[in-house]
Amino acid sequence: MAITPAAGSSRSASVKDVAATAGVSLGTVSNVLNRPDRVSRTTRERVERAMADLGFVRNESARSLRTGSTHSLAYVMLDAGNPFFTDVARGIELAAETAGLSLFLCNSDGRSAREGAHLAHLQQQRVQGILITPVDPDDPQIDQLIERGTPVVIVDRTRAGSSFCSVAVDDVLGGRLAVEHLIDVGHRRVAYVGGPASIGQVRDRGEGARQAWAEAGLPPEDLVTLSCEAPTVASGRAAGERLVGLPARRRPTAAFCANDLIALGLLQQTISSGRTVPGDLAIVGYDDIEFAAAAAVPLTSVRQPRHDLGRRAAELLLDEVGNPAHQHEQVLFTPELVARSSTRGRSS
Amino acid sequence: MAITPAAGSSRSASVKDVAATAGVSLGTVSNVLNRPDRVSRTTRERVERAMADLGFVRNESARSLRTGSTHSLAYVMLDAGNPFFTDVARGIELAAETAGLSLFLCNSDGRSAREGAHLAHLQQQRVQGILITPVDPDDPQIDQLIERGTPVVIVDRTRAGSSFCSVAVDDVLGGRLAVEHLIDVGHRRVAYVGGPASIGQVRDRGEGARQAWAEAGLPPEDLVTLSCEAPTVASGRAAGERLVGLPARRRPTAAFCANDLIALGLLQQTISSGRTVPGDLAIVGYDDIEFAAAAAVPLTSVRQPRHDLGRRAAELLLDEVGNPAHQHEQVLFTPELVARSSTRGRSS
DNA sequence: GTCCGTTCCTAAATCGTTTCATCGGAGGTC
DNA sequence: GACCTCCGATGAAACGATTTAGGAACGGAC
Repeated sequence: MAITPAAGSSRSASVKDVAATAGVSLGTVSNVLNRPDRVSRTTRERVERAMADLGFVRNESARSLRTGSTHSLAYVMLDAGNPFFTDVARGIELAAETAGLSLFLCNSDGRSAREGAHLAHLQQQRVQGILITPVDPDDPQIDQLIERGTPVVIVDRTRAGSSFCSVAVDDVLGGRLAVEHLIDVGHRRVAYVGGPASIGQVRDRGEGARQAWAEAGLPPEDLVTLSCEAPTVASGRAAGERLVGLPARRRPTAAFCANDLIALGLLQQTISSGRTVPGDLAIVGYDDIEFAAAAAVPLTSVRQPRHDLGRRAAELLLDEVGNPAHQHEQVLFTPELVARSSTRGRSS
Repeated sequence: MAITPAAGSSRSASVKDVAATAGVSLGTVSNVLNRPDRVSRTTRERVERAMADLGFVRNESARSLRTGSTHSLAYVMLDAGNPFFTDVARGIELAAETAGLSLFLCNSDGRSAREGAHLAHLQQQRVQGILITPVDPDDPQIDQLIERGTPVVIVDRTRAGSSFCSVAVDDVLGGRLAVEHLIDVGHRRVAYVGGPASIGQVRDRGEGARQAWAEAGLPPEDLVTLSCEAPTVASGRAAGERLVGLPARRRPTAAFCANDLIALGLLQQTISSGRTVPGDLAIVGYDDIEFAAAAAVPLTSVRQPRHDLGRRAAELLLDEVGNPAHQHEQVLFTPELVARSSTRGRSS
């Protein structure tokens, strides 16, 4: 039996300790760990016994220092509080799990500084690759990561230069779908409630909205843009208050929101101030998160294939990590409008 | 200037390369990194210049191998798709950021196997400490972590033995509050819609419900328990269908759901099947996530201080990591009922 | 009895960083 | 001018795993 105490010792057991306990050399222990077929059954069992007795846990730092490769990926999320991104993350997780890598989730919370800190740390950790929904896809730190050898895949954004892969959904088209739908059901004065213009998705969806508006031959001044501080439920409520403040003549009869969180906030404020949806205000959201269908008035929304978005992104990253002949690819998914009561009528 | 190419070289620059480029010794580079005040200004600048030119990135594996300590914590979440846990995570993040540690989020998704894999990997990574909302707090793997020297704090659960810290909310009390409220507003036949009984929170909330019911002197058979496969929106919808299937005489007039996701699903199914809330069915949720207030009918819910829960848990972990005189502590927060339209009447 | 081929194991070098004992030189003191 | 002190910089020795070249033991064939 083992001589060393089984657990609770001040320093955790190393291969050396295991070797000593099992009465074999270091290399043999390593072989048991990495190439068990090269070790005879009796020796292997003796070593495994020693590992169990000592509570041996491989030191990943040493391992990856020597082999030069960690076994992990990371996804830097723009907003972990937004179900859209957790769904994307789930798709990524699935692919990572299948490939036997572990995935670390980091949350930048929309703040460049946090994002930068995460990226720096991940780079120091030498993760195999990074998936990121960036605050700003043009951030030079992203290029720097790639130059220094960490593969990066941009999720839910694209960029002109193609020094990396990206997976996104056509946000301009999504914006068009939303506004075309509102025009279809008869609205002629519409608000686009976006988050801060610093967010690319917000700009693109707004651009799509403008295109649809212009193509319908409607006067530009009747598509008003309200921008929020952040794409959150609270901002949506605040936007609702601003909307009410407008003189009735100029008040929009419908709102297209840059995401479902804003839309839910706007919906909540509208209803609690005694107005009706879609009677007084029709609302279209974006993302079609699970809660959109469960809202006070089920929300019309632009659906993105969020799970596939994540899965595809992870697959591209894994290819880039493992396949020397990897070609960068810019995948663009197509969004889809899901019409519900918030734009259609009273029935759910 | 630097002789070595600035970037894109096959192998990233090490301290040795920096030392050679700057014309100093290894130790000096390390001093610049770790104790800059011990290095003269001119030398320091020369070294910093070399680091910039070479695109030097510290290798965290080597660093933590040598120092024996990483600079990271991890939170293993039960369900990243549930806003309750992402809010808890946000509280943890805040505390970790303040302490200058980085936080890895892992998602067990309610599956023991995934949780185990994450824990094993984190242990190999030698993270400083682990916060976890476990699938099962009695899992021996958790004790094993502690025995082998990784501090663990249990979040949103407690356990009798106190070989670790925990931060939780009094779920039995929460269950009582919910059911007392339903009794108060006149309900005499109530359903408890729980997730799978394997989840401790589900059991405790049910226990509280039973206690309140018994204390009110109501017959036990009028508090029916419906258990779902998983605490999700989809399960809530399914539970709604089962509820409708009951004969009118035995059908509950109110439902207390083990969390808000179930409640939202139930609410959605109830309304879309043409019944009203709270007229045909009053609903109480649990967690008071942001979406509860924005639901079809604003949801009465039992609020947990989720942000504080996370923050406090992280503080306890940080104390355990840094303070040799650390005492394990079992923190219990008190939940609070937030009454809204789903149990009260028509006005919001 | 020698030679050869397996099979199984050993010993030593290595990854990149930190740390610690040491050392050279500049400047001050007697 | 000898001696001491400090400051700043040095170089070797770790940390714990993997890898590779090589060696001992053993059996079988000639």
